[in-house]
Amino acid sequence: MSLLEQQNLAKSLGISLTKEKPKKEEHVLPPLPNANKYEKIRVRFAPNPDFAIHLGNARAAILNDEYAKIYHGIFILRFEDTSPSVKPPMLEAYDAIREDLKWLGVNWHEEYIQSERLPIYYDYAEKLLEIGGAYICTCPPEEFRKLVNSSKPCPCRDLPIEKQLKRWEGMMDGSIKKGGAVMRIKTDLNHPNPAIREWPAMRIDTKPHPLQGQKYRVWPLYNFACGIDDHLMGITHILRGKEHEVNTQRQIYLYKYFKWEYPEVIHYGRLKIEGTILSKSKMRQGIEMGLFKDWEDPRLGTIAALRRRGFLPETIRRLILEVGVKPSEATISWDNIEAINRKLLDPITKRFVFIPNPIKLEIQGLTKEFEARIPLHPDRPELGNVTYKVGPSNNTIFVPLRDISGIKVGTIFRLMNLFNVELLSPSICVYIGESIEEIRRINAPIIQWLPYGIELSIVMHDGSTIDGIVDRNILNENLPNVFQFYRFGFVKIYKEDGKIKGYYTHD
RNA sequence: GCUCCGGUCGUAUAGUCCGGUCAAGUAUACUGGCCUUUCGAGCCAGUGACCCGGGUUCAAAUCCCGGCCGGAGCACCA
Repeated sequence: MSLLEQQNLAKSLGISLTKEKPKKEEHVLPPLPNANKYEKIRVRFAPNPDFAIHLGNARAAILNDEYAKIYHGIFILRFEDTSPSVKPPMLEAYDAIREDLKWLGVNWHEEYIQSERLPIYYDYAEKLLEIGGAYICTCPPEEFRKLVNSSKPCPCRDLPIEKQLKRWEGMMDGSIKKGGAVMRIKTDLNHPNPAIREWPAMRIDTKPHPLQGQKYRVWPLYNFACGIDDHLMGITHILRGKEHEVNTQRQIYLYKYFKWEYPEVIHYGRLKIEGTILSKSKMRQGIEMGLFKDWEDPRLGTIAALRRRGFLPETIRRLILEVGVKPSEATISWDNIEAINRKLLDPITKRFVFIPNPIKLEIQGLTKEFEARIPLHPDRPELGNVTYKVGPSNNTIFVPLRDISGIKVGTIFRLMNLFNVELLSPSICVYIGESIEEIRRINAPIIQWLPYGIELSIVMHDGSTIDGIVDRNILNENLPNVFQFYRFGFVKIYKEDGKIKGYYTHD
């Protein structure tokens, strides 16, 4: 049925086709709890600069950014780099993260680096020791665990405050060696969850820090630094992954001692992408083992890799908003990400012809010159065309090996935007006419071709490459940029050392 | 093992708090058709889900209980 026929049928049935369709679901975030309780909403994104951020991290950044924008609040970027030896920060990661955030359209109003704030944590640690909210524990970890698992206090817990402060001094001045002592927060020894009992807040770490060198030997642990900072920075709402649920409970003890009010917390479930690694440590490991080139490797789920492959920041934001803040786990499929990106890319990308694995094809039977006009965008004629001439004296073109090898000798096919030919041998065809209707009627293939072009190597998702030739007019475009290659897919093109290089986006 | 948290089409999500308008909406994927000198986009149609079992109720995706399944945490990591 033609469109007109469909419309007529619809009319006769009393159905209106032009009636506005249900509006596309704009994914809107649920309101923040008790938002009106606070004068100014303050949220934070607190990455560990031990690697580039990936989609899972970006989720936290975008969610917080969205809320900051909705409520005209303040977004704080806080680098949590207080573990010199277990999660050693990478110097390049600080700027890489800033760059990724900017690219994602995340604006931050304040920025802090925890490793620059150690005196603050020391100050609160001492206060806590003075009011008896914490103690310095010198028990071997094994023994301590045994005690705490059976809800018993360790011998250090009830030592007098003077003794605690003395030990603290020992941690600070070096008379207690690494591993010799740790500051613990006094909690409820009978708390049903042993993981919450008597959690550690400060430990000795002597490994040089990329920003601080060996200036400090006592470092706060996550819950202490994070808990103190969230209060000091006036955070009103914390959005964090489910893996932090017990940390939230742990930190509440801290807030009770200092008589602070704990921020509102929203825990969301983990984010996975089918078939893609989203773990910083695994990605790091893979790079060390030589499996991946760097953190921009197309096989990884880092923001840098997605950017290099041609995903748009808007795609990532839409995806994150679609997934929302549910506490259940979500496994995102590439289909969905690509569909969002394709929809955004389609109207704005120019089309070019690319011939993967080009093979020469001679055209016989030409008596005049033909000019092919290939539009830069089929739906936007105002963008113009590129033109190629084919005639008796220039009758050799390149076609994709894959397409031509699928065509049997003696069958008819069409050279896109040019004319129809019949294959005489794997490398020779003959002109037989111009009718596109004829091709449609017999459902013959239409393949792209090029009389000449420039070499281009495209890196695919699995790290492999496809070589071919591309329309040289692409050199007149601003690079890097994403294009759609006819019958091939979207590709992001870069200029590297005078040559162009491509990264496959998706089909 | 212990402590938490979850389970709606293949995937993601709406609905769950405040039971009825949900014989469950949307996107994507898939199938068919239309359009089109791209195997892209667009348009039309179709297939497809409330984990299971009890209970409460006139009425349950929504409330209660049990089971099953899944996830997270149980670091001197973040």
